[in-house]
Amino acid sequence: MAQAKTKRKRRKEARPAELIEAAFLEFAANGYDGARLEDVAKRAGVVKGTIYRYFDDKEALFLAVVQSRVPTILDPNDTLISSFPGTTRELLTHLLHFMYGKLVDSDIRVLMRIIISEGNKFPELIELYHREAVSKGLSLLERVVARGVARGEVKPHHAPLLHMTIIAPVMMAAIWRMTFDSQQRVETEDFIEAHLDALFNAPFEPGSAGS
Amino acid sequence: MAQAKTKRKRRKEARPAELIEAAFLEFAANGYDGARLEDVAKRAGVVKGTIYRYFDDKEALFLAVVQSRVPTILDPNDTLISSFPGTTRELLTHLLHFMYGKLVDSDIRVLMRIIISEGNKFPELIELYHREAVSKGLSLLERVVARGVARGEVKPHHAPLLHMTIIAPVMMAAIWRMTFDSQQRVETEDFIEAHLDALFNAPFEPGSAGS
DNA sequence: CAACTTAATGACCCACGGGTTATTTTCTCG
DNA sequence: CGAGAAAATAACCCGTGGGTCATTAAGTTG
Repeated sequence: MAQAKTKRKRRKEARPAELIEAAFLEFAANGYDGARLEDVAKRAGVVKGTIYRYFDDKEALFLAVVQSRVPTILDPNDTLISSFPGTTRELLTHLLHFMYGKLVDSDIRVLMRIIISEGNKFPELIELYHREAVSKGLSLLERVVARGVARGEVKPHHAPLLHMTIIAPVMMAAIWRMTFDSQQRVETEDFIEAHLDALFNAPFEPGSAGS
Repeated sequence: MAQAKTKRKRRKEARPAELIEAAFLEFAANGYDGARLEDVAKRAGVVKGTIYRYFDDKEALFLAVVQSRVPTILDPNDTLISSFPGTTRELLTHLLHFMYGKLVDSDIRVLMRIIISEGNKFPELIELYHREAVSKGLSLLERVVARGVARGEVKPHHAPLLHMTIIAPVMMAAIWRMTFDSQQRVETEDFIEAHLDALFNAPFEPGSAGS
């Protein structure tokens, strides 16, 4: 606390990224309305007014934050899948481990919370996230399923939305981690185990009646 | 628009419920921070100050709202399950249809959004919702699974969290409806179809490698 | 090194909404 | 039916935080 005030520095290049990083942490912790620009500035070692040199307003900063985080989610897998040698089970095990890591155990999961919380207010946010992340992720899973069918490892007459039921437990785990984990701790490993078990070990016998 | 101002009325009994209903709609539409007490009051045909005769502050009103909506989710099923005559497949089909109706197609789903959005700020909210809804729902599903094992319709060596993977697609459908449905419409019937298909038709062949 | 550009600052403005309070109006009950 | 209670109102207070702007100082350039 001895250091009274540091010299001001001009850093035109570095500021935006630093502000986005600081804003991400504030938005993640407090939501859109709850986040104060003054706190964002303080965290970035800067003063509130400086933000407005780089971003039009709070909303612009917010969108920049979301935009900056989206790509890391999917890109690494895109190359993997096209050349994967193993079975569908091996491929999905691989993919799911990666997705749990990204969406449940990293701070990317708060992006999901932000989209759910603030999507109402920012349609462009929904559009962006759907276009850049969701649709890509879904089509990736569709390719995995189609590949499985081709290899004779997935039944050809599955429901059209099968791929959606595949990621559902990942979403659930991410949301659980952000909500009820304090009441009832669930390890990611246990989520994954149950998930793979449900997919590949067919715990439910077909039974007699139709759907 | 001709009616200038209606007579004021004293309705000690009816007010709280009316305020809670109005507040639910405002919170659902705008989130906790976004909801204005003046709008809540207007919707309830009353003035802002009146709210404070019945609730200590905004937070108290908010908690009352959540509390009022929780019970309707599960109670109807509790009796059903203990005396259900059919197969596990029939029972789950029944239950899932009910849950999709409640959590996806009714306005109860916004409760989920509220918990996800505001849970950070209100730990008591998390505690309440977990105690009254989540833990009950999960144990209900656990009973269904145990019943299935007893009847020889569910494998006895399933993963401990199997019941969580069962509701995951319901959650996903609810969240989808509130977010990306505008970009990519998905009918509830299609969600249900895929869900039951994944559960009972074992679309993924066991394959060779372990998890 | 002096003139100039502009990043950065800090003090300021003000709309907004949660909460309060004095006053009015409705109801109740002796 | 009239006096006391309490429900409802309207006007007000004020902290908060997004956004602005004149001023300062760090770079830059000739």
